[in-house]
Amino acid sequence: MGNVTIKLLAERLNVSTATISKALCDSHEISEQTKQKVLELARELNYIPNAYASSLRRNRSQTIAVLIPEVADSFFSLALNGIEEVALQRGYHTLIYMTHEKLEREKAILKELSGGRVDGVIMSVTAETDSFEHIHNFSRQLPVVFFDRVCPDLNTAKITTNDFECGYLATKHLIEAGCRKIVLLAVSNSLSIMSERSMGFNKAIKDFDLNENDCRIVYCGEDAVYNYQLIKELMQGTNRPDGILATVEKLTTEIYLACNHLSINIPRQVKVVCFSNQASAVILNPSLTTITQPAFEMGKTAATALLKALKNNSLVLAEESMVIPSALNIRSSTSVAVQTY
Amino acid sequence: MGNVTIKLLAERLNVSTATISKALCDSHEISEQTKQKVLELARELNYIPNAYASSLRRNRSQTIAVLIPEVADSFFSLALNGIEEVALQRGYHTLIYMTHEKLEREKAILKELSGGRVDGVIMSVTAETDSFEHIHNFSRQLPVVFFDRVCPDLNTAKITTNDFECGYLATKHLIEAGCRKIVLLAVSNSLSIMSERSMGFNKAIKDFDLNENDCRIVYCGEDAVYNYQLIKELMQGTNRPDGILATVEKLTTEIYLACNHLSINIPRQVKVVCFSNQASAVILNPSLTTITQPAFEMGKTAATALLKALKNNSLVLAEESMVIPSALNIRSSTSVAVQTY
DNA sequence: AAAATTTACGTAAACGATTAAGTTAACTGT
DNA sequence: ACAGTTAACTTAATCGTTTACGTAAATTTT
Repeated sequence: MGNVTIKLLAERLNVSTATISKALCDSHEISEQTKQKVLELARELNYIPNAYASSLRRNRSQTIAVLIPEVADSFFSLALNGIEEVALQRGYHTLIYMTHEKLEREKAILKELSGGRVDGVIMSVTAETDSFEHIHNFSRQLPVVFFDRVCPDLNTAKITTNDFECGYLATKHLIEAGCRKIVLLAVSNSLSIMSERSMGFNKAIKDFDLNENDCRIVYCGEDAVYNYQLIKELMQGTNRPDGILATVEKLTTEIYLACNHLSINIPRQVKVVCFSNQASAVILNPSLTTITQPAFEMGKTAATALLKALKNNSLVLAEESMVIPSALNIRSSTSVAVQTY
Repeated sequence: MGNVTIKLLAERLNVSTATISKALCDSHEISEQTKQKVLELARELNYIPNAYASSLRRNRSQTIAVLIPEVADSFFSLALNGIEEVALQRGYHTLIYMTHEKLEREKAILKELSGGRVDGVIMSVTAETDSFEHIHNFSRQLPVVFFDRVCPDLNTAKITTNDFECGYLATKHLIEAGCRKIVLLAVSNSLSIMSERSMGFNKAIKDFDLNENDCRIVYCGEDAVYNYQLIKELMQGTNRPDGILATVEKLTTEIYLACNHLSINIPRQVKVVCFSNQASAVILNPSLTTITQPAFEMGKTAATALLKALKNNSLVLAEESMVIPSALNIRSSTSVAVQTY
């Protein structure tokens, strides 16, 4: 559609395309006069640089990719928000890919991206990701920053939260609230965050001398109905827990529904803590005690680290790793005295 | 870093780059033998096409952009999910931009995108968008599909839900539950969805002969604290409403908190309906009556419409417009008999 | 068997921007 | 005044693919 290019500007002003190009990026080789003229004409004709021509030539796409398991989760939504904010502000574009917890998707996406479509990647691995060769290979070509769910044996920036401590703290909180039979609900045994949280959980169980047979880890799945059944069975079993520590936000609904259906009172009969960033935690009945992760901050930090590396043309940026602490928000779902709100 | 390109493949096989290129896209001009050889070598050397070279040459980026106000909202999250699903499946990439309800951002992003970075755009306008010239101009260059918040006077595909009816239905439901003083909480007076919902609201008020002075529209803002105060004042005012219809999900928290703080019982003293896709609606206290929009479906439909247009090189695709109905989920926040769950 | 067509390639010019290297002309210092 | 420098450009190659067009051999047609 006869787009206005650098060539057209050059013809109109009787200069070379080189001059236009340099004028547009404010090169010192160009006089102020010509710069003015170029800028003016560019504005007049509404010149917009062709991103692909530029990317091809400079081998820089000004684009980053974000790989997350899903977006229908407050944590990832907020993190994406943080990432996009920093990226846009620095003139970068953000490609979004959802792996839906499928390792195959992760592999396929990374492979395609290594063609040069992006300058770098920010990712949180899938729950299935138990081998890391594909990520290793990829990271030799392009900078990768991990957030939350990291790839352990890779020497790059990892933006995480204090999962171990939170696992410990949440468990300790449950114990101090009187729980003796605590179940940790997990979703994967390969995820870094899961093992961290579990280790914190286990340590608390030991430190406080709880019966290790009463305190176990139960693995949930991706399907809400399945999880609902699982939790119901758990709560109907012979050794019913009096404390639940859920490691993913989406289990909240299933826990509340299951307990409600079985007429098990939270927090009287079972106390609940959830790793969750849901705004609605505060208006649940009872309001939910949560570990809230600094999702937005983590996203911003990850993006900042990546863009810094891009600026410096460096691949490895392990020193940019950061642990941003989460917060334990104590609410009614773990209160000792019975109350509704 | 010495990437493997078509040129390299050509040298290795002693053919021209044209042959490689054609072989890779399975052209009939190339013999099966050579195709095999090319494919094999490509796999062996892990050839990945350079997206930008291809985009530049073909003037096609295989990329779409999604402009949404925010992602920390169940509706937009789910819609994005649907869009990305369709896009990925068809080999398209998805750029995400959040406007944060700022018209200026919307303008700036669209301007940059018109440089050719994407083949088309799927968007939901900001709450500030009250003039549409920038969108008009843009849509002359690239295909645009709207979802949810549409640009009224533009002849293109619009994927919406039955906002008018839902406004009517929700209001009717409140009236039938006994409400006589209903307030609609809005966030903008320019948004298509808001006017649709308000019109439905107003029609129901008229149809059922409610006092129009007792039933009004109150405009909320972007700030949660401000909204909380606003709702508290509303509930403390002389003419306290006995029914609230909230048009955006995020107001739920403020409504519940305000009522809780003022010890106003939902649903006994005030009944609440919310346009919301939050999964937690069902576990709130009381569980929340919602209008849930078919967010994921809308996203998928919007993406499908756009990709269809891209295939046909068409700009206008008004005939792809679609209205996918929302559902009214009646729960305890509007029940006549008092109950907690 | 000559002409026409098809098959299977190769040549080279794009796409639009960037940039190393070259070219003037003007200016600087001694 | 003359070598050396600087300012302000231009030329042309380049990024990696795609594709219109050219071509030679093989095949088919008549």
